[in-house]
Amino acid sequence: MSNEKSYAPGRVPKQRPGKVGGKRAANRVERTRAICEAARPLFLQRGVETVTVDEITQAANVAKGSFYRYFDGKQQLVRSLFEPLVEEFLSAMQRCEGRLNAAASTAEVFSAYETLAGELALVLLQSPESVKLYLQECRAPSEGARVPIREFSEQVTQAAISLTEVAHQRKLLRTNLSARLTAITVVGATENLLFRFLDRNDLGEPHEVTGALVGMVLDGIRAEDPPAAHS
Amino acid sequence: MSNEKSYAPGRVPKQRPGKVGGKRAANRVERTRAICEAARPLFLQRGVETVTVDEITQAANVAKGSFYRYFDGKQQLVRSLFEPLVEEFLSAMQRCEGRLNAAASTAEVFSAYETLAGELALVLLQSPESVKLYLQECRAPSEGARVPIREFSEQVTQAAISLTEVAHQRKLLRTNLSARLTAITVVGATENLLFRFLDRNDLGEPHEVTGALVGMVLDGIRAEDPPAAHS
DNA sequence: TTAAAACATGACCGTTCAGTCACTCTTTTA
DNA sequence: TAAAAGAGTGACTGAACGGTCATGTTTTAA
Repeated sequence: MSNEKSYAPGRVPKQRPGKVGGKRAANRVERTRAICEAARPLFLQRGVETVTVDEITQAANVAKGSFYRYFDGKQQLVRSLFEPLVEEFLSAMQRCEGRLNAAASTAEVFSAYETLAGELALVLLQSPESVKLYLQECRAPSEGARVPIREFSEQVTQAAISLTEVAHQRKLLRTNLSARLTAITVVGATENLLFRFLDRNDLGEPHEVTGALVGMVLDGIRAEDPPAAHS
Repeated sequence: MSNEKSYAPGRVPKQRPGKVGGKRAANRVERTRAICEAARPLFLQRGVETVTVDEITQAANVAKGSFYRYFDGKQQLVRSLFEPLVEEFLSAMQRCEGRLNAAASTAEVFSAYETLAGELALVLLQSPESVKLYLQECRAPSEGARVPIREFSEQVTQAAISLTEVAHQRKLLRTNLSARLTAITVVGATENLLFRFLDRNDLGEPHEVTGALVGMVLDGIRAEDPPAAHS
């Protein structure tokens, strides 16, 4: 639950990085942030691969040499850009998995899923543009600057499978599908709903989308108890 | 149900295109095909935007000037590459919509969906690499060479919504969601299942995936009749 | 048969890009 | 405070790219 919103630079000097609160460290954080936040809208509008380093540095009001001081290249920038989102997402998933493993009743299982939904919604609200960028690029080939995004996508799938396996082992799923296929189905539906929602500024009504998501997941796991008793 | 598998060139001469079975026409079809089929594996491996015209022409054993004789540029190549797939997909969807509108019983509605599933499976088996490429690039920004892919994606969504609306108006859906959100959910799940399946050569068992897809759709529309009586 | 159109080729051109570097200024650390 | 490391800059370089074109060949259509 840490409030770390800063982007880590890809390169950090070895000999004199400066004290943690000093001018160098603060400046490094600020420049990294400026570059990352200048790059993101360009990536969203034109795609990661087509945006050049020159464009990014111009948009960030930073010289080209400074970019290469903090990053090896575009791939490392992409990795730094997504690092906070990846951390928050994976930690939320891991917390949910912990709660699921500790759950004694079906109600606690439902509660764990609901808590996860709330935490993921928070992540979405905090960084909708990064989420949009992820959805836009997450099926890219594993070559070039988008490698970190594709890696993140695999982690999303794996984490979803892990969570689904808990429900699967507890016979909570209505479907007779494997946990893997169930997870891939749910992730695909969720990601497409999110993408279409984020892609149209006019299609408001976020509650309708969240309702669709929660309904879909809960609909698939009403095997034993009716979901009446959850906190 | 025509067997047109040929890729149309983007540019066709006005004054002397040659007779339909003549040398020029045949040569034009052949060169267009060579370029398209050389480009596809490159697009799959490295992404549409990063592949250069030089690479494509080298892979196709064609001079650069010849490429620009048949295509304005990469975007037109992409359009020609996907045109057969788009045609087959949309025609199958339209046939299904016609059958749905003519359906007198719920059993006929189910039958229409089943026929569609079979036809789409055939499309997938005929051109799995183009489908994979579509899934890989279908969320690209509407700029550059991938514009036709994004357009196709919107058509897929719209066609799915149209089909879902029929089931929605007939009160065949178990869900209380709008037809739009239902369609986006189903398309997202389907596309992700297909992509993960096509992306891993080892994950065999196509019947498991198809079973997941059919089960998911039919599971969502068992409102009135039990789906016993369908041809 | 013949003139015009289409075709094929790859050298060529202007532009753009990633990455480097010399130079200057700032910060750290001892 | 002084020396060394870090930081900022933008010009520069070499490679690569999209697109064109001059040249020569093949096909069409009359």
